[in-house]
Amino acid sequence: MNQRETMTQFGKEALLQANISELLPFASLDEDQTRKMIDLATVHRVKQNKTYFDEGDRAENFFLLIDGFLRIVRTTKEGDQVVVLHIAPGQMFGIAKAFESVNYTATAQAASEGLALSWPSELWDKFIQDYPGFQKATRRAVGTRVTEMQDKLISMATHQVERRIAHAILRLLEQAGKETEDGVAIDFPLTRQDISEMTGTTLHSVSRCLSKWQRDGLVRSERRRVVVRQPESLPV
Amino acid sequence: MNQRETMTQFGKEALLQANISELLPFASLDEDQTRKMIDLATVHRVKQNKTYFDEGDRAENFFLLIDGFLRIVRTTKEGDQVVVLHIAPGQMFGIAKAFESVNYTATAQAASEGLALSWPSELWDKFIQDYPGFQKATRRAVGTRVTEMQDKLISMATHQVERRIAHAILRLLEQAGKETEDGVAIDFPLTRQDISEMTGTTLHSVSRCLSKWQRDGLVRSERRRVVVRQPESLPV
DNA sequence: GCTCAAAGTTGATCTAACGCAATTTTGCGG
DNA sequence: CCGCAAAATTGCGTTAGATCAACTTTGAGC
Repeated sequence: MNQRETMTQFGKEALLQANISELLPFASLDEDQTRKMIDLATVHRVKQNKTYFDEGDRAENFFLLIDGFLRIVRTTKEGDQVVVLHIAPGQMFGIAKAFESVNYTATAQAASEGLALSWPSELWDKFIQDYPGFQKATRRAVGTRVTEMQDKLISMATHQVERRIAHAILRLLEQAGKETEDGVAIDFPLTRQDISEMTGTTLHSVSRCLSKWQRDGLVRSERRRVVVRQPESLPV
Repeated sequence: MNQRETMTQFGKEALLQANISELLPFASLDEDQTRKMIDLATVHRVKQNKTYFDEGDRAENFFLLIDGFLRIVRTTKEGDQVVVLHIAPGQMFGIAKAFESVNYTATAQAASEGLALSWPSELWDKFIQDYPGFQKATRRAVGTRVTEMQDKLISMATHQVERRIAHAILRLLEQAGKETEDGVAIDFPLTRQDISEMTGTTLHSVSRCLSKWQRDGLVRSERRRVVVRQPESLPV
């Protein structure tokens, strides 16, 4: 199901050269410590729409996303998918250990082809002890996510579809915005269906909404791609 | 705004006698340790609809609810209230420290008159070091809440009003269900408005829904009170 | 026991957005 | 380069549920 690869010497070097330490969620490690961490890691390359792990899987590892974007998804018995949140490079995910949970409670699905490091869950507590800042970083990550989920909840409870879509897109811009000559683009493939699963609506409503915004010159939307020209003008 | 009282000797004794250690979210403390913890605590008695703390307040303390129920509420600029979750006796709340957060991100409002202990946030890390199980307990608490919020999110995204209300009520039954000769009652005052704020709907819809269920004999609902006779028959 | 505000009910519109359907566009794989 | 499935658009009828409004019930406080 996952395309896991044991790390090669080549991979290690490449990662080190790519200044991976800047991506580590806890700064101030010397070169030795960084190397030690990476030695313990496994590399995962995951193609678009494939998963890093699935809801219910035994939580054997925790992850750090290096490149690409992913969505954390939960599926109902009825088969409806709901995108709970998105993860950007530099963020940890699959941190079931932070919740004393034995299994993953959601699926991590690649929004775009991606690269992640993982470590065995057994190392979690060791990392907290050995690396100053790791604890703080994970706490902050959890906090951010809780807030994010609360915001989403509030948005769903009080706003109507258009504003919910606007909110979702603005959040994606923050996490994955990339300047282009045309405006700020969301830096991974994103379908109308994806957006509908983030906002609890239908792809039809999303399509209508984007069409309208395009008519008004607020966005430029193509197949699997959204570029925002006037973020300020989106309905709050 | 809050009715804080410095702990009196009487209060301490009363709490100890009330087997408070069973309520502490981390078991296996001997009597000495328990006493030491309680010595450091402040008691808060809060009347119905008053708050333990407000969104945005500096997070100076973390809390343990001893008695009563409370709701964690967030308010939008427009003034809409959304109930994010409910807290039952024995649960901690205001645990901003677990999120490396300086301020509380939501308001803790007493659903029924209640009693809580609090400790200065500075003690958080000390507790984690000194009391085995505290760390685990907080992690589990955070995990439970994240799951709970996800469930709510999914419910809001995919179900329609009737099922959302049913879900909300079933969750309250788990947390605050009390057997009566009439069925299982929710053990604190709960208005139609409260339920609508939990489910992102209007008090009118909630009223209509409860009326219907009452006609069908599923519930018994009075002013500020809901008793469920056939939990299994509520729409999933 | 009376008053009044808070809580709840219930009917009558009205509308946002869903569901359905038909059609077009896009770009990957052969 | 073609064929085809995935993605997107758009119109139309329907409806869940919000909104508006009138009214009733409840119980706490004077």
